[in-house]
Amino acid sequence: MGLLHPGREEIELPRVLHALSDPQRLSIVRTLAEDSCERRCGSFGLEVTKSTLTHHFRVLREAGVIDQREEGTARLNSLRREDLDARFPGLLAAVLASCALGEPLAASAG
Amino acid sequence: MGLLHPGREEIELPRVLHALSDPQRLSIVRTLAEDSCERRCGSFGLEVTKSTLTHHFRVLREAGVIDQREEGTARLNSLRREDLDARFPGLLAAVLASCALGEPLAASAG
DNA sequence: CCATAAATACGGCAAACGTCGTACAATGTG
DNA sequence: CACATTGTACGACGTTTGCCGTATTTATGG
Repeated sequence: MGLLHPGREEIELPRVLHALSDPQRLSIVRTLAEDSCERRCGSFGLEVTKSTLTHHFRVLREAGVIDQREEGTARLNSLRREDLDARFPGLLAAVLASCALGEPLAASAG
Repeated sequence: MGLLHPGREEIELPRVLHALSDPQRLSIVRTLAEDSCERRCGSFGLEVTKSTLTHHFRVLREAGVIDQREEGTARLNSLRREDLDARFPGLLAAVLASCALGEPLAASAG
């Protein structure tokens, strides 16, 4: 299975904004941004089903916000920070700074 | 009719991101940002129906992105730049800079 | 081989979205 | 007054969204 990721130049602003416009996905991105290491899909402390989680991760990946790579049975997620910064300078930082002022992050067990 | 605008502190990030995630609305915001004066709803050169236009302006207004005030039969739109900057510093600038690199603005007759 | 763990795929469902058409209200202008 | 201008209200439509449950895939461990 391909794990389709858009190339850097294919990342589109409306799609990124839409991907970030959901609280669950925003929480995922915040968690990924906090400690810049790869995380399994199940380690984000979100209170939704695994199927729903899969859906959100796909939206983020297809928008170009996150990178997913397979390792064993797990799927490791990381933020595409460089690509996003290159394409939309300052956007990610502004979003992260903005939601840092809002509700706290979900209890995400490491 | 009330013309409901959220107060500055009521503006929510996911809602703003969602409002900006539509190409038509993004075009509206870009146009408003280019020359910081008030514009009528019909003056944005968008190729959608008036009803659709009304819908998009309402989404932007209720998200706290634009201000609308009535004057005669017209409705004058302006960007809530200060409120957005106060609440989400750098966000608007990043979005505007990002889409400036993309497709050009619709032909918006003054 | 069997069981467990991590995540997907598929299908379904209610709600929201973007769009439109028609009808309507409010304000000018002849 | 009649008429054009500007925009809303309402209802409709097809699509997408976010969510779930169940079945399935793909490794890892006994």
